[in-house]
Amino acid sequence: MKLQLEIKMNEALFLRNPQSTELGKNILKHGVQLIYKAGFETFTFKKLAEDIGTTEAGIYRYFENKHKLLVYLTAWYWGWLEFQISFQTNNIKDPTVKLKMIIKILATAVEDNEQTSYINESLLHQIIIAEGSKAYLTKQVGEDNKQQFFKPYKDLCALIGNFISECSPKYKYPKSLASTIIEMAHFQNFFMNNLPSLTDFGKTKEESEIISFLNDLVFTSLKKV
Amino acid sequence: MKLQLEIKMNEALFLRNPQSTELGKNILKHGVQLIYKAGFETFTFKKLAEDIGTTEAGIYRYFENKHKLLVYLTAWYWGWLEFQISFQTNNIKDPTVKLKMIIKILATAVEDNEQTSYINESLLHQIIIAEGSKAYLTKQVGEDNKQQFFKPYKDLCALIGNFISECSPKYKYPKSLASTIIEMAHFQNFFMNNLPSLTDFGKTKEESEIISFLNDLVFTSLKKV
DNA sequence: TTTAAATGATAGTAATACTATTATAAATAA
DNA sequence: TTATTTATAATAGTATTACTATCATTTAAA
Repeated sequence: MKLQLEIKMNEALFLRNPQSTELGKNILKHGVQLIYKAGFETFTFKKLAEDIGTTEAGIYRYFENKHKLLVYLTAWYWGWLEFQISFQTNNIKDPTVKLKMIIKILATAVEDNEQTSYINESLLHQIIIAEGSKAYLTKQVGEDNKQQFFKPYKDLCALIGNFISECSPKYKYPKSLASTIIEMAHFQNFFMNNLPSLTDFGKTKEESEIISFLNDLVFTSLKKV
Repeated sequence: MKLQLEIKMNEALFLRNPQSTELGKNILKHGVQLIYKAGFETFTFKKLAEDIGTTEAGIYRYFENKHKLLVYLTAWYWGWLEFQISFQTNNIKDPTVKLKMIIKILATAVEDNEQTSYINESLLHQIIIAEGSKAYLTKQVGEDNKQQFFKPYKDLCALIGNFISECSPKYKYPKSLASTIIEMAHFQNFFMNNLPSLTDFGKTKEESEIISFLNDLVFTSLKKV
């Protein structure tokens, strides 16, 4: 069985639904590849068009500009990740075990799953690490937030916050701790690979160490309450 | 006494030392104001030139491009912050008290100090919160790092990491915890003001709560060891 | 089979991100 | 003091980016 996972996206993120046509899917697919390869700053719709074998104007029919495409991809990623989490932690009852599992999922490079979709989740994961915060670190963050562009991210954060509260009902900062572990799962990874002296994992470059660090951070915070 | 604090900057960050001339100082001063106001993405050297009353070419004599200017400003900020920290924690012996003080300095909006320099530290602090990570979240991070552009950041991180180790010699992740509190001092502030549901401080929007959160995070992590 | 929807091809514009040149003013050294 | 370096101003010009518009053609749905 080949199940095509289609994540329902906020309609204000695109002009024409890229998941509904061939060209649209190509924009997502090659968009991920090119942003990964070139970096978001040097990525342009012109280059993407050349990659796909279409024209610049063709891309503009789907996305207003490259910022919207980035926001789209990040929203897709967080939606996909929440699905992964709910799927993989489905039968786990103990909130502590659940939280540990979530930390592991957050900090682990995903293996791509060619069947699942036209989006290479493994590359997208790398994009989120390196470019993800640029989706909200802008002057338009307020506007974008009003339009609910960051809902998937906020939903995931709320979900994790709830598990934290389940583990430790008296802990005072569940949401901030949730956003901290999400961000740090990515930042520590980026630092480990690019500015290793900012971490304690510079030599081994092992994801498992990031997981240990985050587990320590979270569970000492929760145990003492 | 009006002491002019001149932070020694990495020479590869500029073409001509902006601290050495009037125009240079104006570039820094108005640069901070304009990046703060317009955001880094919409900031251009042309607009900056208009603001100052000089020409675009004039700015290019000092900085190769706007990315270098951003990296310059972030480096300046971290250098300045390390000075602030060493100054303000000078006579404190107890590493726990020292660490608490550092967290407070990291998370507190600075009051501008008109005398100290042509750079408005208060605005710069806001810029670092909203744009700071863009200095290293690029494809050139490896190159830039080789040229030591991030040394002030890494030095500060090492300093804080050392205090962490002093507090708790057996704690396993001093550097990662240091980079975590530095980043979170800023990100939680950004979230609090722009995506409040990602934090527990959305209602009050009080810096003091971020400080409490970070203190809790750090000192529960350290105490149990 | 008609009609609509999606794409391709082409053109064009304003702004961005630079580089180059030449003139002039201000500071400094001989 | 003049000579000379150094900094700045004024102007021009280019390649690329970030779009918008138009019209013909192919593909798919009614």
